[in-house]
Amino acid sequence: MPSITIHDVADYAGVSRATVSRVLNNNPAVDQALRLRVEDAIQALGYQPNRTARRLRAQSSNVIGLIISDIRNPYFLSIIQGVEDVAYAHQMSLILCNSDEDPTKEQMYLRVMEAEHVAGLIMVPSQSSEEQQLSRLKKIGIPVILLDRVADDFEVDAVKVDNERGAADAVRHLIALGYRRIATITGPVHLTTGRERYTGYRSALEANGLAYDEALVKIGNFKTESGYQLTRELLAMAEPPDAIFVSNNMMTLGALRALREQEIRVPQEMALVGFDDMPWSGDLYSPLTVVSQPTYELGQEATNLLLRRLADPGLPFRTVILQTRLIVRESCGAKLRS
Amino acid sequence: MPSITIHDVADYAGVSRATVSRVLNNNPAVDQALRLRVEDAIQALGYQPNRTARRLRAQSSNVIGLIISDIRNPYFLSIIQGVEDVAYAHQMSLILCNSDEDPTKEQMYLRVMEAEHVAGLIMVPSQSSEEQQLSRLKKIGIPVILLDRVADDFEVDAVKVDNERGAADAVRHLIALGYRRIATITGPVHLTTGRERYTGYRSALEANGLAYDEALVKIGNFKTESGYQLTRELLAMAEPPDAIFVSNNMMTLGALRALREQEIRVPQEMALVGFDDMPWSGDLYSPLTVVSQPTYELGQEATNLLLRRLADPGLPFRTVILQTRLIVRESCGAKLRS
DNA sequence: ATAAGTCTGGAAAACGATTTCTCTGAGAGT
DNA sequence: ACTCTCAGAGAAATCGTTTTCCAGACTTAT
Repeated sequence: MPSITIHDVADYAGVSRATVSRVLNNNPAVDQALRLRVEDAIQALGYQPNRTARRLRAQSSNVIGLIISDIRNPYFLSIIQGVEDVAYAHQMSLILCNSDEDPTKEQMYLRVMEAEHVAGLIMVPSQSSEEQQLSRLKKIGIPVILLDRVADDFEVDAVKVDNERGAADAVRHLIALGYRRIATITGPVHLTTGRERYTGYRSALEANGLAYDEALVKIGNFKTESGYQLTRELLAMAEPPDAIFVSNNMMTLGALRALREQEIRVPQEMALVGFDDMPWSGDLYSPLTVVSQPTYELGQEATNLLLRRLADPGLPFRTVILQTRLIVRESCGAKLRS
Repeated sequence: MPSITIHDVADYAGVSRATVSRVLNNNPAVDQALRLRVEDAIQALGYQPNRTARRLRAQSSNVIGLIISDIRNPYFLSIIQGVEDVAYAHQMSLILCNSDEDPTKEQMYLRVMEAEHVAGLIMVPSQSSEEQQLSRLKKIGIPVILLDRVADDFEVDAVKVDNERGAADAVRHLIALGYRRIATITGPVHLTTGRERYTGYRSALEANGLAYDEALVKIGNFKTESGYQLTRELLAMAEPPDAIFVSNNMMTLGALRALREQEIRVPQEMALVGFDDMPWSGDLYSPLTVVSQPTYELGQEATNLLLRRLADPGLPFRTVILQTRLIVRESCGAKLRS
């Protein structure tokens, strides 16, 4: 119960606490014989330095904060794992928070991170207008890395994916397959992900001489239910689309569900391309053609960026943009038409 | 950069640090006027008590450690959310670790938790023989709650699901539908989940007068690949089964993939019942009939158990057993046969 | 042989909060 | 009016480390 402190080790080895500390921190100015004696004592007592005390003294911790916007979304799983793996390799722990897309909760967690004196923070912001909070954190000296949803011009480190190009790839693919009436279900415009994927959709249409039709654009909230509803709306149109590009994984599931419910064959009667791959995307009712994000790498990259900044706070800010990859399965109809 | 301390607040309000501390902790022995002055100062400076210092002084923290065995498995998502929600409601933070089913990593994280002086620990053990580590943690006075994989007799608090009954429900359902040659793909015997689901399978067979056939039992490792391989083995048998009960979600995905690959129609040519529901289980190639675990509640319950123990360390140990629910979709063939 | 310089390791001051102890002053009781 | 009591607030110790400063001891050069 009363855990062993540096004091106990010092007593056991018959030296001062300072010496034990020096041994722990590999300070060369300690005699070999003493060092061994101290190390024996540490072994014998099973001593483990108290991280809290260390942190207090050092005014810095080896804890990374990670704020996710929706932990129920499997998209974040490999991201978390990417972060965790890199953090683990650098002996850092992870505090995980789930803002649940709720700005209040997010704000509260930001304060927790501050009080917790985490070394740095990786976050998927729930809303774009959090700049004041971020600048507040920056003022305290906690480095922040933004993930996934990132305005390019804001002066922080950030990691994201080339959303516009990814979306354009998907839509271009549909066009190449011969679809002409391509709808999109996209995300909220106040999130860069929603905006950029929409832009990609639109630019691909225009680059290929297809008319842009406002009626074919539905704005969802990245949740399954919204994908389901909006797909039904599209199906109810007088002149429904022949293909849908859905800009995230959960809404794609919703779309698929709506289509199946109405017994619309995918891709024969409606082609579908989604955003975000999942390990089971190929096992779905209709194996999904998707724009795949390198999620694990996103997590890794974010953590690397953070470690880099911790090592050298003076570096210029950087936004790392990773590329997506179009994975062609069956929901787009490529196999049918080729 | 130099964050505001209790000292600054004291200076600003013209009182001693002790008084500020008293205000913070709602100590009644402080004059109303002074209290207001201090609160103003706190507001004005935007002061936030340093949790590290608090933790050091109080020798206890408001951090809960959560060690998961495989973060890539969506099964843990709602568990994490359940834990997070309850923790959040009690102003506690979460340190998340992923042991990756690796005992070495797990051991290392246990040490981190110890050094981190977390208030308590919720863990999904990667192996059953960790008793020495657990008792070590218990010796230090960190309460541990075991989750999911739990030996009933071990004297810790634990939360699990009634695996045997869940498995038996599934198999009984298959039997009722008329299947007679029912195989199972189960988990490692050294995990209670694997063992108990196997027992449930076997007892359901025997209770219904069906012969138990060793050849129809395959032992996997709870990963997709293993479900895939073992299903292929079952299919390659001279006399293949007519139904398979797979004892976790990932292996069920593997099974489904193997079946689809060989163009075996589910459930017409092979019925399938899995363990663990996922939000998209109904959207798969064949909508899965599954034994659903109340994952969110598991997380909640584990956290409640932990909070309960933190509040009163003297309580007797308790194992909470939640019930599963059979969700009937199409992969078992119920709709065809009814 | 002595002075200067190098090592070693101990004592003590931080880090920021809490808590016990102590002291001051005001109010009450005689 | 004097003492006793008690409330309220400050001083100081404490939590477990790290780190600076300093004092001895030993080495080396003159």
